[in-house]
Amino acid sequence: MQLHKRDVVDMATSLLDNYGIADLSMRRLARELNVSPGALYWHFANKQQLLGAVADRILQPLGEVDGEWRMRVSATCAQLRDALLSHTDGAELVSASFAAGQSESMTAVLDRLASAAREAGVASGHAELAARTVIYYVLGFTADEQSRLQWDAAGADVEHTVWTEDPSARFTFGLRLLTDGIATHSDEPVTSVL
Amino acid sequence: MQLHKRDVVDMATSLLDNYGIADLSMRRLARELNVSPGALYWHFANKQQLLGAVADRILQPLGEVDGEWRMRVSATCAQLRDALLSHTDGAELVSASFAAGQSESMTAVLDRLASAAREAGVASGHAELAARTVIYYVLGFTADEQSRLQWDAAGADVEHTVWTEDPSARFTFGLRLLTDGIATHSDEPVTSVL
DNA sequence: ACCTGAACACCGTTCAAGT
DNA sequence: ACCTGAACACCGTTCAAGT
Repeated sequence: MQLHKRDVVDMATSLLDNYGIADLSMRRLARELNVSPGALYWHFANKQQLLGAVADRILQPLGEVDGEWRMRVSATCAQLRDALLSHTDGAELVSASFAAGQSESMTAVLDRLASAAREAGVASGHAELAARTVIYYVLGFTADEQSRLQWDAAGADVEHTVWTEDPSARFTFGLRLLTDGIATHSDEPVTSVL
Repeated sequence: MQLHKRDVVDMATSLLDNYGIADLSMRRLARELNVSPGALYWHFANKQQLLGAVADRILQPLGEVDGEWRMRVSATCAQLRDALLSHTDGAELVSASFAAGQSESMTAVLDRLASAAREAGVASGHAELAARTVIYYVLGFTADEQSRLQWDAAGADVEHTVWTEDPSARFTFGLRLLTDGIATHSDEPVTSVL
């Protein structure tokens, strides 16, 4: 039977979940699909592009949200973090794909956050930067959280400092730092910062 | 003559500057030093540790700064960005080493920023998170800036949108978002946000 | 103590040739 | 159109054996 892009991305995601990003190689993937390595290059130009497709698969659960801009930012970021934590090394993989500009879903997230920033009153020339700053935070925080989580699950007795307790609360706190900064930079007079 | 850690890090840095992180391999490094690949493993436990040493070399120009907390934050971040931009793929390499916890210099930067956050009035349980948020921003922004810069230098006519013009001003703007957020989260009453 | 040589177990990518 | 087979040019890491 023919090999379809879908099957490739499915298998890649399953390899990721079961063995992690280090074992997600083109050769291993081909072996698991019972095709030769070269076959993958008929469907994808290179590994980066394939990983971008996996990133978009991981981010499929994300959806539009509405409401006041602060709500939209925190809901979008919570969705993003949840999706990343649902797959082994999810944060690392999506970070790489975002940096390489290979994930359409991340572009969509960027647009949502930028529009929220504009609604908050940030000048449109600066709205994308504000959005990127939020994304850097979510990716950085979650990659960190996930590496500790996975180390822990792997049996290493990682130090349980203030860092490992209630990650969701810490995530929210860090995010508020950013949204408060955005509110302050509004061109409109600040109505209710606290 | 004997191989010293210093020589290895020197050569690794020169390979990085001349050919980029993709060509900085243990084997290539050994070849350039006229030793066998195995020799490197007498001096470094693995590649990650070696890259951590290169990261610390890149960050050597950073120094303590003093003054009001906002000043300390912006000076530290400016130093960091300058150091990263001084080496090919500097931001990518230092990001990876920071994530892997292999750079002592980044730990020092983290401490400096956390102490500034505490001085700003952030509760000490949250100061390190505030500091990490700032670092995620600097690393993310600079990695982005550098990849565009290097693409540009490589001859690709990258679109000159609002993104490529006056990166330093944009960097400062994003950083102010964060410092304003930190100021807002002070336990002390906000005295002068604007 | 420090290093070599050689091996082990892999990589990503290309491309003529097949069906 | 889609895939195989085989090659090209590499990787990181280990470790007995040498000096």
